[in-house]
Amino acid sequence: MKKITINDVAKTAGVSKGTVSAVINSRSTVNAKTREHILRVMKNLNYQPLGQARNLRGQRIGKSIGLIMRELDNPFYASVAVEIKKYANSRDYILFIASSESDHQNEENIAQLFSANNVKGVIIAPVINGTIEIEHLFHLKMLNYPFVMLEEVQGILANVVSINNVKATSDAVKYLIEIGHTHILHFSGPKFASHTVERIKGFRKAFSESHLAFNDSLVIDCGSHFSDGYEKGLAYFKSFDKKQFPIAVVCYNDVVALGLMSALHQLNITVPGQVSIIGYDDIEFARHWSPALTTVSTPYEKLGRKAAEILINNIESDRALPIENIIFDSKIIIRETTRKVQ
Amino acid sequence: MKKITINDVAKTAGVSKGTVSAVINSRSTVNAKTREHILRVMKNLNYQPLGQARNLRGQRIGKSIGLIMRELDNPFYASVAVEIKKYANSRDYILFIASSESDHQNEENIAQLFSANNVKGVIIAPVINGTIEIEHLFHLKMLNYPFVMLEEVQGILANVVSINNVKATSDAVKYLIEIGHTHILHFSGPKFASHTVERIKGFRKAFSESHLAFNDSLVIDCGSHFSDGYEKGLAYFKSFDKKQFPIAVVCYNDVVALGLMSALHQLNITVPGQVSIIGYDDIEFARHWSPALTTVSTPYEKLGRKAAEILINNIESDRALPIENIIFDSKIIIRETTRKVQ
DNA sequence: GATTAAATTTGAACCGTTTCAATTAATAAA
DNA sequence: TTTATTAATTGAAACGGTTCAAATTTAATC
Repeated sequence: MKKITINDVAKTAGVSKGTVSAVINSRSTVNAKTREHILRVMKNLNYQPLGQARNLRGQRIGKSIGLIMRELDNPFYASVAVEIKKYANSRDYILFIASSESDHQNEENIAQLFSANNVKGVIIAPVINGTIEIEHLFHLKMLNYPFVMLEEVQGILANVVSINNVKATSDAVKYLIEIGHTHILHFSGPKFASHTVERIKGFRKAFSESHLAFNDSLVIDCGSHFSDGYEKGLAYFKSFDKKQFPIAVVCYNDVVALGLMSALHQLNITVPGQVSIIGYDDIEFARHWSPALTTVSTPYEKLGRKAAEILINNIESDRALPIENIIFDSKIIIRETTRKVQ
Repeated sequence: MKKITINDVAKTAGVSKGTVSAVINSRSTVNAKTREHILRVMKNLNYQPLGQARNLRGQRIGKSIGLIMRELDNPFYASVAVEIKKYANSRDYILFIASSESDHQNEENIAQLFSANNVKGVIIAPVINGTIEIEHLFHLKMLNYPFVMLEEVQGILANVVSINNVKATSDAVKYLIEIGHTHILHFSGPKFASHTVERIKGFRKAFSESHLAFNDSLVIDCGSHFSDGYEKGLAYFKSFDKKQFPIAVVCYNDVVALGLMSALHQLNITVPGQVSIIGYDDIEFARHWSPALTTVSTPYEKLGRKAAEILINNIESDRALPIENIIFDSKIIIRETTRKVQ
């Protein structure tokens, strides 16, 4: 079925397309009777004006930027998204959000769709799996399409605004060592995210810089959701030898930590009595949970703001701006889920 | 500064625009040396191909739909969004999400931006304030632009997929009455949302259908965030006469309920000992909180799925489909924050 | 060097609208 | 009835790309 165009409407209605266009744009110069007639024809033909063509000539439509998240329900990036939106709005841009579902092909399709549809630039939380695919990023570069990444990607020089996962995780572990812990685990995040990789790296780093011996079994594959923390926690501690307490767990993020706590509660294991826990993100619930969660606070406001700022500056600049690579530090917020040992 | 077009690039590079186009589209027919040269010129001129124009001719680019939320951090709509996305993806559509910030003008701008930028249709959580503005919705109708609303709007006949807030809230109150409560409050939601209005209506309805007398002071303006529940809860119960317990509170949503519980905890008021609490949404945290929250479970999966289904069916239909108005029922999940009185 | 095949490049037509000067129709004034 | 105004409508020229048959170059073969 061929697409109905303004020409079909004009022909059917027996008028010129200029007049149809005037109706579409609610211009007052068209006679009431003519307008009604054309409107009726439009309805009958189920005519849908093609937005792209409408814009082509008179380009005075609002500005927008895009954000590609890996998943919609990641609390950290949700907070970042809110900040990006705020800043974008303050500069008169609308933010469109899409999710790649941690899939490379999706990320590419979305980026293309954005660039092909008048979205002026894009902020990407890149999917990173074994086979790093960055062709589409090179393609964006070729098109001089402005973009900023929220995590570094090996092999491409582009704007990056990120957080120092390695240092923060390492600091968390060192803090646990300081207060006397010797048995420390890491419940790690979803594969395909550099945050996961970097936090594991930071975890190991702390060991290598202290007297503790690292061991692969100290890193438990977990995920990023409450249910991940809950289930992996249940599985891990169900038949755990209580003699091994106290133990400490550095979690990938806060919801995992809360899920883990929920599992421990069910197993009658006390926090921080037997298990100390540290989260990551400092989500709102972290401080209200009981016991209140010790966690790593990430500067998501700064992160989102800066990413949006760099992007929009690039969009509005006539010439190419120098590439930026900005890393924000996080800091530990000590609350009630960690305690001094011995 | 005039926008650089493909013509400028072609002229500067001394080739035809067909060749430049071939480079932009990574076609292999162009000689390596020529490609390099054109690429260099593109970079120098900071040329950005205009997506809209690219699509106009060869329209084989992916399909997308839009979602306009009122706020990015509303947990209920966030869940709905995830479902919409899932369904959309299953039919090969990408979902773009934007937030109106409960502002009419934004809602209008975003809808326009979507329709003008090749997004095939839109799902709207409409902003509803005193001066209902629906001109832009009529405009969408005139353009035969497919859209579905997640809440009913007075004055316009359009596809609606929603939940039965009135009945659910009324049921919640009746349940409280059944288990012996006589002093029941409502912490109500953000203005400008029909959910708020409808839940208040349902709250009143339960009174009028029972022996209890309604009183305006039973409805406390609250909001939709944890901090709203916390602050309003603190303010309300700080100097509350303990003789008036037991009391029950029907909250606008779960996070408000959790915020309220947090405040009560701080005031040493017990739940459900002195105060019974009912939330709305059944977010993941509701069942894991302690005590676990009694709440109204909303069928957000069905809601999101159905809205997306209707939208995409409309998009892919040659003719106009009949307008649908679907209301899903919610049901109460009884957990630990409500108790029998006397 | 001539011929043929393969690789590149060109340029005009086209995509579906908007725009706006020019034309035509309708109405008012003389 | 003419003429001057005003209201409506027309239609051709953009808009910034893509397409693809035809023309031109380059390379390969004899």
